[in-house]
Amino acid sequence: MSLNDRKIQILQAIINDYIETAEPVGSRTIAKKYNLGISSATIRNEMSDLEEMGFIMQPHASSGRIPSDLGYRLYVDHLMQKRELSNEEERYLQSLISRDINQIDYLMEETAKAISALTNYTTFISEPVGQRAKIKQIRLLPLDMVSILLVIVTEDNFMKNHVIKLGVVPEEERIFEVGFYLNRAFQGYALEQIDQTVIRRLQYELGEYKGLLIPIFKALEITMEAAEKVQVHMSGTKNILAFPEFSDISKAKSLFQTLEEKDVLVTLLEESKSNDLQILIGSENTVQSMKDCSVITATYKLSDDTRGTIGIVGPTRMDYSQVVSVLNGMVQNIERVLRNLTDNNKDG
Amino acid sequence: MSLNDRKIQILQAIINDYIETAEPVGSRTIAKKYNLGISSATIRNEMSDLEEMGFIMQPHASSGRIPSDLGYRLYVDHLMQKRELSNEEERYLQSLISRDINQIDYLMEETAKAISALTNYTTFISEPVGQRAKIKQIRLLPLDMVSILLVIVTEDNFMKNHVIKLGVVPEEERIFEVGFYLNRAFQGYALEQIDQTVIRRLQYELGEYKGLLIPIFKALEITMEAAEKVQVHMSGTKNILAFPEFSDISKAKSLFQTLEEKDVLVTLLEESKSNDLQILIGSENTVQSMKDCSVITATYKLSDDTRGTIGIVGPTRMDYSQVVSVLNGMVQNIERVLRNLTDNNKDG
DNA sequence: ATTAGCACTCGTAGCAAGTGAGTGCTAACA
DNA sequence: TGTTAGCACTCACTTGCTACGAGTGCTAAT
Repeated sequence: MSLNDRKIQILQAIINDYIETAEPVGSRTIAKKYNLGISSATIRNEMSDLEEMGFIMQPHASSGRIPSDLGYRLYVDHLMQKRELSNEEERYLQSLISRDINQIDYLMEETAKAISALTNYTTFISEPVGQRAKIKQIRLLPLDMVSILLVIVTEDNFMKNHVIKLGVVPEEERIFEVGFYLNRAFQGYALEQIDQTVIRRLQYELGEYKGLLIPIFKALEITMEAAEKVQVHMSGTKNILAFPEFSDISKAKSLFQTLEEKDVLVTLLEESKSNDLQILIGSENTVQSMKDCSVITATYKLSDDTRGTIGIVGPTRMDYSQVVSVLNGMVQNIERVLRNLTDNNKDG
Repeated sequence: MSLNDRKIQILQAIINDYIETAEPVGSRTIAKKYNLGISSATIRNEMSDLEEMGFIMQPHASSGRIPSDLGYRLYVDHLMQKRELSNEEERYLQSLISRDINQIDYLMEETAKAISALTNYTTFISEPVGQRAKIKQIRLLPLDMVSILLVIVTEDNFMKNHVIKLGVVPEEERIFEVGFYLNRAFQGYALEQIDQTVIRRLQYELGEYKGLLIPIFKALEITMEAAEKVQVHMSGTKNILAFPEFSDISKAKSLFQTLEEKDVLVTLLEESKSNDLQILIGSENTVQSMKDCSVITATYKLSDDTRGTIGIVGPTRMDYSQVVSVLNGMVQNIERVLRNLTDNNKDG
């Protein structure tokens, strides 16, 4: 029993129809709707074979067939054809590009919204995270009567400000001077590289201001941690409720629960970071509540090791072809916008 | 026909029972469960009166009664007794206080999570926003070979950094010098207060660096806009699905839709900012998809005009008493943590 | 004023019959 | 030998019916 052309045509018909209608597909439907030039009886025989091979299955004894995870896998790997973006979709993407986006988190938010609006699936996206952060600038500024401002910038332009409260604030000139020393000492180093020798030298050079080192190291820690923390944005969770496969509230609820746990999403996105495009179908997912879903992820790159990932969750009966084309378009889009953005303006 | 003591007892019984069970309450249930010393027939007569007065209603002809929005209103305004927080709840709040929280958004996130975990209702919370922002500090720092860093801090310590790309970066000393001029010129002013005279003087003083003024004004605009933008955090949306009143998926969906639109939430929170505690029951809500819900909001204050709001959405059959006590506890908590936080460290 | 009793209402659970979409099998056909 | 028509069978789903029970409103007795 081999997977001949006709079987593949039939499988394709079943998958297309099922993606569209969410109803089990019978032999007669295929005979009528898809002109394969064979009768429903023949289709029945072929379907019986396809079922034996594991590509389709029956939800109950006398019903039509639905694709199995294996069937979708075959479809995704070999049958699915690349779809071009429709005019409407193209316009949507364009409108996003042309708008004046000047902040990463805003870009992420808008991208997630656009994708979930286009596809009707739940979308989540992680901000680009690069290699282990090195210090590019560390500066002190006067702030007010009781505190000074510490600005820390990493090599990849992630930055964070910290207010350091002091009993007595030195005069402006002294603040800048101390800041200058600090910058000389820290510039170019990762936090781990700063050893006792450096610290001792600093303590000496700072003199009466060496007490500053404690809050400064704390601020550095916080900054570096934040620089390496993956931020996730999500949109379109409500769409889940529109799919008949989640009309069972308890199923919907457990998926919602999972989506509310950012850790799970971060892990999911991080794991797929090495692939440009990854499709996990039903049981291929490791998270229990997603065993009935498919997850498609696409990775965008800012540089070779600065990457982020977009993910989409939907029922296994998902319009894979559409999602893949939208994701591809969006990756290009996001890479372009990000390249502009990081060249001009980046803050965290 | 007056609202005598007995009627009130019966109404209270109906509301308590309905909040607990979500089932219409019959006269016999009340007679058995709540020892009011009267028979079910008497209760029936009183219920008939209560219905006529509009405090309760029947979902269909021969069923028990459920409270109407008016009934809940009476309950909330006059009958509900303040509940003390349970030990468990107290512990939850304490655990939040004691943890080392150093960022506003993290505090918001955690607070929302805690409240939704304690109450099982969906929680959203807005970050504290103060009066129209004045500039406290505006400074320039060297960043790298092609850009300098502009740091803007408002009076209430909201801050934002901007990268300004230049063809040729001046030497460090000149950057600080120009920054000094800028700071002198802008300090203490709101963006609107800066008029042509000031700008002309600046152009003169900056000399060859007057081209900087364009990106600086753009950065100022972005910063001030962001300073005044209300950030909303949300948690526990999934809980909605657990309530029988949302077992109708389409209802749940429309509520989800609303909750995904931040604008609506912001408006809602902003509108209730002037009240310490506000309860909107069912039809009292202006948003259509919330006409079946109750929304309770509590406002926390950092200073007289720096405020934020916590909101809770649930079915009208909500445990008002619990929610109010949790919110009260949380407002105190959040005010304490925020006071510490803004004294020591604040960034945006 | 209160209550016991009773007829009445109405949503819901359970059951039986009918319907239709779909299958598998067999025998005839090209 | 592959294809197809025909047929019996399966099974979810709908419809209509009945029985049940929780609950009400009304009336008459206390």
